[in-house]
Amino acid sequence: MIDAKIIRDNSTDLRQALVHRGSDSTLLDEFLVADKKWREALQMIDALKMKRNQLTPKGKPTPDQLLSLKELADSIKKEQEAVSALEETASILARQLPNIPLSDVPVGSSEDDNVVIDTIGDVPSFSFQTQSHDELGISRGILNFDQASTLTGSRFVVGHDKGAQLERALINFMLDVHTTNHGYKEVQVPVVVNSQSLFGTGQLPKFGSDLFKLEDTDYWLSPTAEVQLTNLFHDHIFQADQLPICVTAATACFRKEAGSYGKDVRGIIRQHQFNKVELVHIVHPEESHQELLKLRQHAESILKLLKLPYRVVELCTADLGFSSAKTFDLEVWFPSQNVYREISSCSNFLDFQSRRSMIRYKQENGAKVNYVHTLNGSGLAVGRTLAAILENYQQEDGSIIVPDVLKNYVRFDSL
RNA sequence: GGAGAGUUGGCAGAGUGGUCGAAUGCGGCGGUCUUGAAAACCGUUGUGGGAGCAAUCUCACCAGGGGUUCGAAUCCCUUACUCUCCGCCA
Repeated sequence: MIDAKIIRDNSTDLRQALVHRGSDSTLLDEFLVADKKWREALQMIDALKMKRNQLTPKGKPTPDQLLSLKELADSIKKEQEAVSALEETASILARQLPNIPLSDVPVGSSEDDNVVIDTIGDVPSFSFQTQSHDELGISRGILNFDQASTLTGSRFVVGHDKGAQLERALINFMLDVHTTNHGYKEVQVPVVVNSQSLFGTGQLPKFGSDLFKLEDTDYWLSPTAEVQLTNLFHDHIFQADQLPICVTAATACFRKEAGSYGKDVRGIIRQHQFNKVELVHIVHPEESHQELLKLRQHAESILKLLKLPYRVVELCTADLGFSSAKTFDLEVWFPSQNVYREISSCSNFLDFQSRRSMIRYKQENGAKVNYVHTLNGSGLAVGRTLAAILENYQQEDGSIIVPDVLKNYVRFDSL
């Protein structure tokens, strides 16, 4: 959520930002009108309330006073309805405005305008015909899509034997690296969250159709632990010296993937349920630019340790997520498709989420309270990591070598 | 699932429908004292919205939402959460 004052004072810049994002700027214009009306009505009703407060006696009012107070109460009641309606209108509009991209974010009109920042690791060359991860997974007996579709439906998978163990090993490995090398605090969180939490990180109100909702409740299956880890601090005021906070969690994530029919139907790249290790930073506003680079390095280190070739892409304005002001995607190499595919997304949200979720800090000297900045990134998407390992470490005989760093975690060298 | 009790500021904890944004304690901040610190003492200390260049003025907020009333932290309804007892259960 953008501060209403900032919207009012910087409407020109904002309109430009919306254009760069490819979003509709009529939303902004509607907000400005509604906001103006609301403030005018607010001043009127505040004056009425002041009058009432002044007229209200300390004890029992006289019949005369009672009469004028009753009149006043009537007009306040009537006016209040109008004010509340206007406020609601303005705030519905404000909540739908996306974050403003930072000024150094490349301007673009589609994902084709994203900028490759860095390419790391050598793409493996194979002397044989490579298989896709799902072909490998099925032939090795470690991925079973038929069972999953019987159990549940499409876009689910059952992992078996060494595949299941490797997935578990990956989770442990990632969490160990982040807690031991990068100083994260590990937390166990529910995968079911309420509407307020989803609003806090920006999934609601606009993107409810991408989420699974539990019937007859206000509960949803969380699409990413970003929601849980950030809203852990909902309505909290930190002391400045408690920042930064770095937390991580491995959770199952759930997404409807509505509108992606026909996309990535094979394999485990796009599932309704997948495991992900998430990283969240809660930081002082002045630190967030630095922190984004740190966060990205933390995510990158997993790919480096696994010796998977990848590249870093900075998203252009058009491809930026709703809540984000700046995002780096990490894309891992998939030999069978001959492309890099997203495996992590690291974003700086500035105070966009902290305003929605009321996460603040108390400044050092003064008693001033201010919004923190929040950042998050995948460190990494576990299913996609498993898929990337299958493809990049495949051998001519269809077996797969276990990456060195995982050998301490599993009791086998190949699968 | 059934019965009951709660939810008040950073925390703990008072609060007969009007003078309550709210006692008191702790914590925080400033000061006195001290070579320095501790202790003691004195003072100060919530958040959000709106108007204004500003000083400042003003409105709202006692879990969320609704209601009664001229007036609600206080009464009523409702939702969420917490606790106790019973039942069930990994």
